[in-house]
Amino acid sequence: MQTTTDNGEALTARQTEVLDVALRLLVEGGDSLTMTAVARRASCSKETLYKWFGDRDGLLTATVRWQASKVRTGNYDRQQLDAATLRESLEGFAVNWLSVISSSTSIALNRVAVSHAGSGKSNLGGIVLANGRFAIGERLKPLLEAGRAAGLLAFDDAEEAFRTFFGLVGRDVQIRLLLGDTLKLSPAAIADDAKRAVDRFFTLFEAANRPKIRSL
Amino acid sequence: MQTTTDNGEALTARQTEVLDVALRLLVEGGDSLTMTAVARRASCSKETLYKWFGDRDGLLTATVRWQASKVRTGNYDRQQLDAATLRESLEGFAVNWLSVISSSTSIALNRVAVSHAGSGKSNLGGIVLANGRFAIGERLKPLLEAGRAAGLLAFDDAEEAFRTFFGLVGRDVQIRLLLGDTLKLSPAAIADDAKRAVDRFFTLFEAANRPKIRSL
DNA sequence: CCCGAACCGTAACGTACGGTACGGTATAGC
DNA sequence: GCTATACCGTACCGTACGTTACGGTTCGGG
Repeated sequence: MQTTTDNGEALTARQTEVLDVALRLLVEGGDSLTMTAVARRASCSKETLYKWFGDRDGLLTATVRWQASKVRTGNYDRQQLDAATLRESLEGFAVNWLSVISSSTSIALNRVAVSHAGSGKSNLGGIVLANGRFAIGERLKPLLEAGRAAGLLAFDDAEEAFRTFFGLVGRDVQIRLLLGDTLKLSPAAIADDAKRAVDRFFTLFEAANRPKIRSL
Repeated sequence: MQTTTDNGEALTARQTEVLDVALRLLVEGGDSLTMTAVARRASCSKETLYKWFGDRDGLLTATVRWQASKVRTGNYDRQQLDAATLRESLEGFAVNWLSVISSSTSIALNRVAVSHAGSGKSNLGGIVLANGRFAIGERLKPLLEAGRAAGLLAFDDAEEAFRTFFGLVGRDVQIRLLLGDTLKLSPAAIADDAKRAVDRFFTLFEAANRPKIRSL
């Protein structure tokens, strides 16, 4: 079996098995991912690890890409869009995003990526950004623009509107979790937060609420 | 000379000198802060470092606290509050917060704190949270409540309102910077962003805009 | 059946760094 | 002047971990 990612790499089933072990170690505690630990837990030799991934950074990079390839979801391209489906889609995005950033996997991955971004070596931060913040932006902006085309939303710059949506949804959640705050987000709480965020987004960007010319 | 912090520790001038060196090393690159490097750059012996700070974690903790003690600012307690001064104060908070989180010092500190939060050891994440996210919350909430008391703002929960403000101001800035995105925030851009964030906050929470009872 | 490729397990190497020890120097108190 | 304290500089120790090397096993192709 071959699992192909969008990076031109082809991963065998055995290799993805190893990467899942690496992922699990990452979640268990940032620095518990040692080459020896991965080899032992995956029942493979270190020689094989180095053959497949080059060095520790290569393994880390492959692990991050592997996780990214797992959470990638299809783009939304709706044919007809009314207020209800737009709202529903936005809430879907918000729920999904909150679920992702509050998952232990995402937290662990972001932590290691943040650490590496400080050390300059490799580019884990860039990979995480590309598959997180920027990926969701590229998927959401077409929806926002469709909403504008349908006369439901009003904004000048889709990027700007998206960043505001991002802030309304995420608020302080990600930084608190990354810094170790024990913040429990139940599915119900996530649903509530998502709904409230979308409400506020509509308050700010609903076409009817577009700020009128102030004079008169 | 003695610089006292609110932690009961008293730091001599020489000690703060050492901590500034540690801070500089932290900014230069996450893992370049080794005990040997600090000792050499600060022209002090490692023995002294261990005597003063116990171990590496102690030095790191002292460094984080030291930086925190430098950025701490007074609380706002206004006597009379009108719409203009409220807006001005909120913009001040926003500008200050954006300036802090986009500073290289804050980025470096948050990176090391995030790393340590993953490893369980020490409590750098908690310290950074207490002096960042939570400190600003405690300073801002009285202002929001004063705004509500003055009939300028409408919200049920000050914490909730603050978290929304936090999201509107910070958006994706902090996570992007932590992950290594080269995001330049000029003072002018910060001022613009702050103003826009406060505008949106007022759109959401201005007393006149409070959602009326839907029935009728 | 034989060969080579791929892989496992383990041992070994090199190094970087946290932590300790120690000799040398200055300064303060007596 | 004398001793104690605090400190600098450097050498040293132990360890953890990345990386390499190697012997043994399995398996597919000729």
